[in-house]
Amino acid sequence: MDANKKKQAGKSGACNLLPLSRYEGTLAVRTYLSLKDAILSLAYEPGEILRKREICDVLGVSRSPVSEAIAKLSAEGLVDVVPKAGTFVSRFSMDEIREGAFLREALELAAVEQVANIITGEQVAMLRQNLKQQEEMIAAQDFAGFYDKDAELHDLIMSFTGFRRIGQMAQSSWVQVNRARHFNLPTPGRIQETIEEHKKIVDAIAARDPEKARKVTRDHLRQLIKYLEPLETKRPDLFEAPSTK
Amino acid sequence: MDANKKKQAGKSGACNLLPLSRYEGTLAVRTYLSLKDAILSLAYEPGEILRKREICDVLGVSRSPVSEAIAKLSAEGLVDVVPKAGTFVSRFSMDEIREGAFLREALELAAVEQVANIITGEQVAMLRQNLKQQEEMIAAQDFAGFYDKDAELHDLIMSFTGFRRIGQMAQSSWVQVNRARHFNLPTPGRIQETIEEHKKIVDAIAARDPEKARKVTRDHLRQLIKYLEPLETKRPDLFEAPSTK
DNA sequence: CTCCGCAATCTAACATGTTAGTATGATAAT
DNA sequence: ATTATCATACTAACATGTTAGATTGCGGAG
Repeated sequence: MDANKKKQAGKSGACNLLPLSRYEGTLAVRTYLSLKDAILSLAYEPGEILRKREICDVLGVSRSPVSEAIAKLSAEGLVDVVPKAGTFVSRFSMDEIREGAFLREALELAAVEQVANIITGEQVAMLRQNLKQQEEMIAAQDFAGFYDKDAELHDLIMSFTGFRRIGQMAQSSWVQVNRARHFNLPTPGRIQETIEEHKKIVDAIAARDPEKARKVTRDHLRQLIKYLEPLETKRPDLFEAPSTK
Repeated sequence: MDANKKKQAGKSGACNLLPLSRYEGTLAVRTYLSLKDAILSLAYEPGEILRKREICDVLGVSRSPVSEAIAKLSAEGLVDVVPKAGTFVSRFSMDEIREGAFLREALELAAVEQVANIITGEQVAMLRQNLKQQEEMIAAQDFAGFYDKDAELHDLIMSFTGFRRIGQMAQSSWVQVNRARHFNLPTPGRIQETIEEHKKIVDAIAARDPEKARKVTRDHLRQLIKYLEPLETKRPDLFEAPSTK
C-alpha cells in the first residue's frame, strides 16, 4: 500500500526509450540518439519533463553521458533547460516552425540552384531511380517507405552540391517542422501532388535550369508549411502558451 | 636546472585565455566563450592541443564545465576530439571554408530577398545610419571599428527577417571563414570597394527590389572567398594535411 | 477563501574519483 | 643504425559525490 505515494504511474516517456544497444558510438552519443528518437516519435510529449535519474536507470548509464546528451538536444532546440529547475521537451512554436521552414528553404534553394549547374548524367539517373521507387512505394501502399524516399530525394540533391554539412544543417533546421508533421493527418491527393512536384524538380535540374529549379522547389517546400498552419488552432496543447502578460 | 625537462616552455595558448569574469552565464558557458575567443583570435593555433588540466588551472574551474565547453566547440567544428587521445584545434580546410561561404551565402541571400519585401522606413534609416558610421570609421582609420560595423550591417539585415536563429546560424557557418580572414593582409582599395558594395545592397533593399538585392549581395559575399583562396598555398601549415594515403 | 511563509524535495551545475584506450619514449634485439 | 617491445604517462569517457537555486505543498494568519 505504498503505491499511493505517487498519484499516477503515468508512463513517463522514458519507459519507451530504445535500448542503447540499437545505436553505436560512445554512451553519450547513443543516449543522445535514443532520447532524440523518443522525442521525435513523441514518446516524450511536448512540455514533458526529462527526469535524469529515471533515464539513467532505464538506460543503465550514469549521469555524465545523459548530461552530455541533453546539452546536445538543448543546442538543437529539442529541449529547454531551465537552470536548477528541470529540462523539458520543447513545445511547438509556430514562429520556430516558420523559421525552420525558412532556413530549410534557403539552404535547399541554394542547393538546387548549384546542383542544376553541375549535375552529371549519372546523378540524374540516381534521382530518376528514386522517383521510380517513390511510385512503387505508393503503388504498394507503403507510406512510411514513401516518406523515406521523399527524404532521400532531398538528401541526394543536397549531397550533389559536394558539401557535407549542408544536409545535416537542413536536417537540424527542419527538426521542428518534422516533429509537427507527425500530427498532420494525410490529406487525400496530397501524395500524388507531391510526386508531381518531385518530378518537376528533377526535370528542372536535369534540364540544367537553375531558375526553374529554384521556383519549383520553392513551390514544393511551401506546400508543407501551408498544411501545417492549422495545427496551432487544432492542437493548442502542443504549442507554447502565447506570452501571457 | 630542472627546466630542461620540457623542451620549451612555449606558451600554450591557454595562458592567453581571458578570465571568466569577462563573460556571463554558467561556468560552462563562460569557459566556452573564453576558449572560443582564444581560438578565433588564434591565441590557440590550428593543430594545437587543448590541455584540459591546464585550462582548469588557468580558469580556476573543474573539468566538468571545460568538458561541456569542448563538446560545444566540437559541435561547431572548431576543435577535433580524438577519442582517448586528445582535443586539438581544428586546422583550416579549404573545402570547409568553401562550404561555410556557400551556407552563409544561402542564408544571407534568402534574408535580403525577404527583407527587401517587408522592410520599413525606420529600418532603412537604421541601415543608412550604419553606412554613415562605416565611413566615419574609415575616415578615423579605425579598421577594427569598421569591421564591427560591417558585421553589424549583415546582422541588422538578417534580424529584419524577424527570425532569431538565422543570424546565429550564419555566424556558425561563417566561423571558419572568419578565422581564416585574420590571416589575410588587407588589400589596398578593398575597403572602399566594400563600402560601395554595402551601399548597393542597402539601396536595393530600400528600393524593395529582391532580385537586385540578391545579385549585389551575392557579388559582395563572393569577393571575400576570392581573396581567401590564395591562403592555402601561402600558409600550408595552417591547413589540414592533404590526405596522405 | 485567499494569501503568505517555510521546509522538504526536486533539479542543474559543479567537483572529483575511476577506468580504459592511446601515444610516447626508452630499451632490447637484430 | 633500425626495428620491435613494453612500461610509463598522457588523454577522453564514464561514474559518483557535493552544492545551491527553484519548485511544491502544506499549514497558519488574515
